[in-house]
Amino acid sequence: MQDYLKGLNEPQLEAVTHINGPLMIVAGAGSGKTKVLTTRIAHLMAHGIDSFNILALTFTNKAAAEMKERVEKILGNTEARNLYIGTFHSVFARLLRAEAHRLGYPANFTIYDTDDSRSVIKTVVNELNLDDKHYKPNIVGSRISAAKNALMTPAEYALDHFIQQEDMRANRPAIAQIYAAYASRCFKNGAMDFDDLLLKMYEVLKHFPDALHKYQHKFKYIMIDEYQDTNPVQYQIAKLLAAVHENICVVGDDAQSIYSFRGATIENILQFQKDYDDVKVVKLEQNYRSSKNIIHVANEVIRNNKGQIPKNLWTDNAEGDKIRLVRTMTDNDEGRFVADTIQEQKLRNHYLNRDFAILYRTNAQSRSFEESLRRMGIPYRIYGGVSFYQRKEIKDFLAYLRVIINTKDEEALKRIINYPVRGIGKTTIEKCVIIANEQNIPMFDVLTRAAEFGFKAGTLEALQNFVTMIRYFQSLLTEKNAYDVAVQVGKHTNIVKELFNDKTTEGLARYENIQELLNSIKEWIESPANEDGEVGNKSLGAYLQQITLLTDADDDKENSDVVKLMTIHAAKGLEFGCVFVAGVEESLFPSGMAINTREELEEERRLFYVAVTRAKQRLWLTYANSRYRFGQLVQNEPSRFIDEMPEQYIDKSYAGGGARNSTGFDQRFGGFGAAPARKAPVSRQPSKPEYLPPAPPNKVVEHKPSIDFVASDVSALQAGQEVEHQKFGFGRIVAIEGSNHNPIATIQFQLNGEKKIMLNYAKLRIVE
DNA sequence: GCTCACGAAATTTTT
DNA sequence: TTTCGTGAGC
Repeated sequence: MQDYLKGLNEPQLEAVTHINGPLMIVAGAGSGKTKVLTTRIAHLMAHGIDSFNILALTFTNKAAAEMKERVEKILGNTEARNLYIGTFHSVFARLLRAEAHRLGYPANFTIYDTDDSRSVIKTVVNELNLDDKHYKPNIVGSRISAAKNALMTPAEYALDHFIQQEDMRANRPAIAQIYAAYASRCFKNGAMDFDDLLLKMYEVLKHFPDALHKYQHKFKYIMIDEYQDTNPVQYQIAKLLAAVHENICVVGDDAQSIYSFRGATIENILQFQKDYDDVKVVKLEQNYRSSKNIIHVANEVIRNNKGQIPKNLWTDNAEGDKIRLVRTMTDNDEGRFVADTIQEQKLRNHYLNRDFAILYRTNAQSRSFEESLRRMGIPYRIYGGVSFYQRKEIKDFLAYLRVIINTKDEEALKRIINYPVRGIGKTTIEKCVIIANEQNIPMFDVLTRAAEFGFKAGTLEALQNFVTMIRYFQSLLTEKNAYDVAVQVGKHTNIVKELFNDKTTEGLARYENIQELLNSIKEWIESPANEDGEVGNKSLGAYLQQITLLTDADDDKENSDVVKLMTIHAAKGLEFGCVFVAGVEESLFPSGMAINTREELEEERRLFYVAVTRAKQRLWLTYANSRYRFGQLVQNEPSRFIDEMPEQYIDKSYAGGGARNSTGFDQRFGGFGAAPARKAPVSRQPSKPEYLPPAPPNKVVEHKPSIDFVASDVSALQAGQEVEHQKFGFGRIVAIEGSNHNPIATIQFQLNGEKKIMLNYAKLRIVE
């Protein structure tokens, strides 16, 4: 047996060694799904399948990167770089660069993120003389998105009886019209939104048999991760691509389907067996992640859902602690409880910051945790706020690059035409837009031909100067790389200088962000492969396309020792030693927006299932009697999901109803009936995604070495190992750097923070 | 064309 | 409570 097959359990082995024909892997939470996927890819290659013929699709860049890395590790060579591993969006964006011309798009089409897309909708709504208060971009946008994900064209949308009735009932009859206008505007701008990356890929395959043939024979082996989250477009694409060879392997867990609001249909996984003859089904039911108590609770709660794929998740792990249910008076008390408990657990059970995650239903809940953690000096990072690339100054700067690459990109053009100020005012811009619409030409062409349209001399000059500048940047493209062009943009437009001279705090931050952006472009240029593995294409166009598909979860500083705060959605696929699920209250979790139908409620329950199964050893569920929402105090009942958990796995001693004790809990957290403790008005710091407490002073918290302290041989020391230092105490290796002769370990000590230790001199005892 | 002040809306989840 | 957009005024 090959080495890489060792250590797989029986169903895992079965899945990995199935080579030809359709395969469905039902992978319970924590059942080694990624291991199976990556090992299977390695196995395919070991059996002579060319890496160029394998396609693996995921939902997040992170999952894709991890997969690629692990395959590379198993194989021990660079063959893995030829694999097509990436998110649906990034892989299709890459293919569309080569194919979009068939549909009339430029190869350098722009990718609109949600903000861009909403902004186009707003423009279009106004141009149609509709009220954008009533036709809110978000509402309209999600209708359009749903239509696209269901493969519905504007014409079909307008003719669909059910849809039209829905829109009439909501008093928004013009959405069909807006959809049509939006689609043609995006096309005119040479731009695709996120949904288009899927939809246009589908159209290419559907309408161009030679393209379909090409990719069917290129991707002889297809794997799809998180199949329960695929939507109809993704489903159809997969079906088309797999039609010839039928070597399609899907992996998923119907119990973790949590993206129906984004068009995902759980039916795809439930029906997979009917789509192909002779589907092999493998169930991975052994959980390697969590304690017995956690698994039991998760199983019991999810049982309340109907129509699942039958499965029995079990574990050999220890029974573990009971799940702790905690009730507090207010959301602030909830924050304080969590921060206190983290501190206590760190001391008592030797956890590091990074072993903790605080999970919540909505991003807005992060505030109370931020405040308490900061007050306790516990470093944390919030995932899923505004991504770096969505910040205004970054988007403004990128807009230049976008226009240089694609002058038809009107969204970008409007951002920069008068930034920095160059005397092209609102009136002029409006006039340009109107002319562009009348003549049906791109707005940039109005600028280049400004002389024809009777602008005043001063305005005309300003417009022409702008065009000249853009043309100059474009002329650099042939000989300069993306970074050099970006630097020129920063210089020539005066953006960098202007921000540099702005000495306010925000100005300083903006300046730093631009510098960071430039650095990241440079880094990208120098990296061997792009995110999705496209080697060699370092053009500015390629850079822009992949940048739009990045989220802030992707630039993960995996090694930093911080508590992680994120929504449950963002936590899918991750695991932590200790998990707090916060705000387990009716109307918050399950969300008040999602309790109107059985389907919605079941999705909330699956979300709860996902939350619970993130925990390895310890799990807390917290809820507050009252919390601030819209600045108003509201009272919530405990979540119905709490009632669905069997008592025997729950420790309710902090939940109010049970025996109360003398731990001081009541005083600290308000207990029953106490007036909601309004905290003294703390000067509110701007919410930053990351907080690192000031470096601890050089004062060392004394550590008494263990009685059996013997220095270990540290020559094979690796990141992740736990060690004891005679003076600094217990800690975990973060990284080993330095040369072979003089290795330096970065160690995160529990009591003394992060230190760099020279291994040639220090005496360390390896604990694990 | 920019700044300030006021009022209204916001909170479900995201590639 | 905070953020965002609008409109008046400079």
